[in-house]
Formats: sequence, C-alpha cells, structure tokens
Amino acid sequence: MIRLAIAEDHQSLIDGIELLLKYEENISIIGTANDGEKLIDIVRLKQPHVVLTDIRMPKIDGIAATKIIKKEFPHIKVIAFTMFEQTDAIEQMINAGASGYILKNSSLEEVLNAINVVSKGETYFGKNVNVNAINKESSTKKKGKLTKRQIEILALVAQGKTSREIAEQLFIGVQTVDTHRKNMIRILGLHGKGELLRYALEKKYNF
Amino acid sequence: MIRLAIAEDHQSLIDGIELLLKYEENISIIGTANDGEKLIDIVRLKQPHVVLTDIRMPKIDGIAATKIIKKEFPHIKVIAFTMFEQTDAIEQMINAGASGYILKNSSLEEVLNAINVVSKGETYFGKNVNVNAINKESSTKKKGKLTKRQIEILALVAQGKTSREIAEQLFIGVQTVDTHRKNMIRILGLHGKGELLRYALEKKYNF
DNA sequence: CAAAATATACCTATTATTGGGTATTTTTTT
DNA sequence: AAAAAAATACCCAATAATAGGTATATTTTG
Repeated sequence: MIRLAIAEDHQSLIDGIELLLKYEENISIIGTANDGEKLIDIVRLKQPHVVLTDIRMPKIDGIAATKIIKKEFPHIKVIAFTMFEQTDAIEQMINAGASGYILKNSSLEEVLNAINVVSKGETYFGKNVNVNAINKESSTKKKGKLTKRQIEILALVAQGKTSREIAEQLFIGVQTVDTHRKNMIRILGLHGKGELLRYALEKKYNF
Repeated sequence: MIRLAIAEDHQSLIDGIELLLKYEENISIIGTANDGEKLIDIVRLKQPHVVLTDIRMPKIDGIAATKIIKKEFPHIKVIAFTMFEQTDAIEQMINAGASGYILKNSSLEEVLNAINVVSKGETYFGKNVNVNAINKESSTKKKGKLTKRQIEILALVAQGKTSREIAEQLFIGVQTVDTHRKNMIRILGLHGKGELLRYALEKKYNF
C-alpha cells in the first residue's frame, strides 16, 4: 500500500485525483494540501511514501517544500505535478530532490503510473519533460547564480521600484544598488534597458 | 439530460471531471478539447447545452472562444473555469457572454453545481468571484481602452523592443512611437520608468 | 458632410538605467 | 590565517524612457 500526500492549490484537481485513486487498491491518500506549508505539516505528521506536488503554490512553493521534505525525510519520493515545462523549473525541482516530473496536461492515468514507478525507487519523467537537456546544461555552464543580496534586490526590481527606492529601503547607497544591477545583468547574460525588469518579472511569475 | 462540452488544456483536470460525471445521471460529456479551436469544432458539430471552458488555452483563448460560441449559438451556456480571479478577466468573460465563472481552486462539487444551475438559465459565480465590483467599475469609469495601433505597439513593448526598434518595424517615426507610449501611459494611469513594460508583460501573462 | 477619434510627428527637459571602470570593507570558504 | 567571494561605494559617459507641450494628416463615426 502506497501512502500518498497531494499538494495542489486547485482543489478541483485534487478532487479529480481522489476520485481516481478511490478505486485503486494499492494507493491511499493520507492527506491533501492547498499550499506548501500545509504539505510539510502533513508530511511531518503522517510521513507518506510519495508526495505529489504542484510548483506554484501559496506560502511555500513546491521547490522549497521539496527541499525541506528531502532534507528531513530523504526516503520520501517527491513527484512534481505542474504546468511549467521550462528546463529551469525542471532543473530546480530535480536539484531539490524530486524523483519525478509530470505536466498537468498529462492524463490521470499517467499520474497513477508515475506514483507507482517512483514508489519502487525509480524515476519518472513525462513525455514532454526533457531531462537530457538539463544535465548537459547544468554540468557545462553554471550561469545565473545570484547571491542573496542580488535576489533581494531583484525582487524589489520586480516590484517596479527604482534604484533610489531600493537603496532607501535597504539602507544602502543608490550606486551600490546600481552595481548589483550591473553585476546581475552580467551574470544573467542580459543586455538592454528593460531587460533586468523583464527577467525579474518573468522569474516572479514562473514560480 | 444536460449535454456538456469541456475545454481545458490540462488533460488531468478533464480526466477528473469525467470521473466525477460518469456517475451523474443527468449530465453527459459530449466532447472534450485541449484548446479553443477544438472546442469550437465540437460545439458546431454536437451543440452542447453547457460549455465549461478554461480562459488560458492554446490557439484560441476562452474569452475569444466564448464570443464565437455565443454569437453562433446564443442559447448555449458557457461557464468559465479558470485560475484567474482578476476583475479584468471576469469582466471580459461576462462581456463575452458567459453565464458562470468558477475558480479552479473550487471543489468538483461546485463545478457540478454550476453546470446544473446555468443549464436552467440562471447564472453561477463562485464565492471568490466578486461580480458586484465589476458592474460598478465598468459602468462608472471606462479606463484602459487602447486603440489597435496602441495594442500593437504595446505587444512589441512586451517583447522588449525599444522605441527605435518598434519604429523601424512599423515604418513610422521614433517620436510617433513615443507619443503612443505617452498616450498609453496616460490612458492606463501609469507613472514611472518601467511601468509600461510592466503592464505589457502582465497583460501578456494574464490571458 | 461635419465632427470626433486616431495616428502621425516634432520640441525641450529630466531622469533612470546601462556599461565601462576601480576600490574598500565585510563575510565566507578553504 | 589566508584566499576567495560578496557587499559596499564611487566615477564618467551614453542612451532610452518619461513628461510636458503642440500640430497635422488620416480615418472613423454620427
């Protein structure tokens, strides 16, 4: 009997999976959550064998939640169930310790299949999930690693704040903020006026 | 017997709804689609009583699809089933002729309920869907109406193009593009450097 | 057809961001 | 403790975008 926990902010989808698994003899749903915080609570309390989780969720996102779960309970298998097919998202999820990755435009049958496969200790990746591209990319070039401070500033850039406003908020000089911006632009390989804002907004939206 | 068509780009969710409705005596699913184009095909061929549709879909989005359906078959009831809770999206869907609007974080029970209600000619709006705010807002102030040319330019702004690049692409002067930008900023009530790009990117993302 | 709306274009000025540097202090890692 | 990384700050120059105007041709609407 596989003990399963589900985290997904769309209750309708949870309902659908529950309906499907009601008649599955070897899987029991031991808890469901609409956000990452609740998921971690459930995992700590009931320790499932497999966790099926969305990436974009309130409070704690799926990537962060997976990291926490894998740190505390390395034996628990995590499957990402999301609409993001960007290599960036897949990579982060794998690095967080996920054993599987399936897209929401897959069938429920595939979801069921993935749960069974990862519970045996294997990995499962959906058809549209190109895992090969990931390893090559992340092993050769390790671009895009920002520091804490840079991410902090990037978040404020995403909020539409100017360098001056960011400087005031963080109690640092405007030119320091500008230096951080320049460094981020270099690290991320961007060029042009609105590009950092663009990047910041996209990141924000993506997870 | 209510004849239902479903359009939703996440197959898993369609599967879930199908499971739920399999045991419903008074509803039969006459077709499902993963994009707006397919939905319209199904509607033309099989003329359902009720259409349950997502907003963000490939090819033709839910708003455009609803307009087409309501124009050709005014008696067909459309329910929006989406994750967008912005008044903007709700407003556009209502204007397109939708009879209901429910969020994806609702339960499948609520979906079932909505289908039954709208099939009787009534309207159904989920708890988190604030319909009252819409009417007031759209009747009093009619802000944010951009012209074709402005939308064209805004789309290029969203692509990260500079005024100069936009001017070259559209065979007009740079200063003309700047004028359009200024007018859009005024009409949309924006202020500050990156705000138009911000707005453009958000719009792009939202539907 | 006349009026209104839209698209076009120019002017001046200000400001934020970018791009090129350099440099010091603090923190983290080895 | 020494080396590396990160955070801080400054300089100068170039450019894109915003903000305030005005103005004319074109298209759409009443």
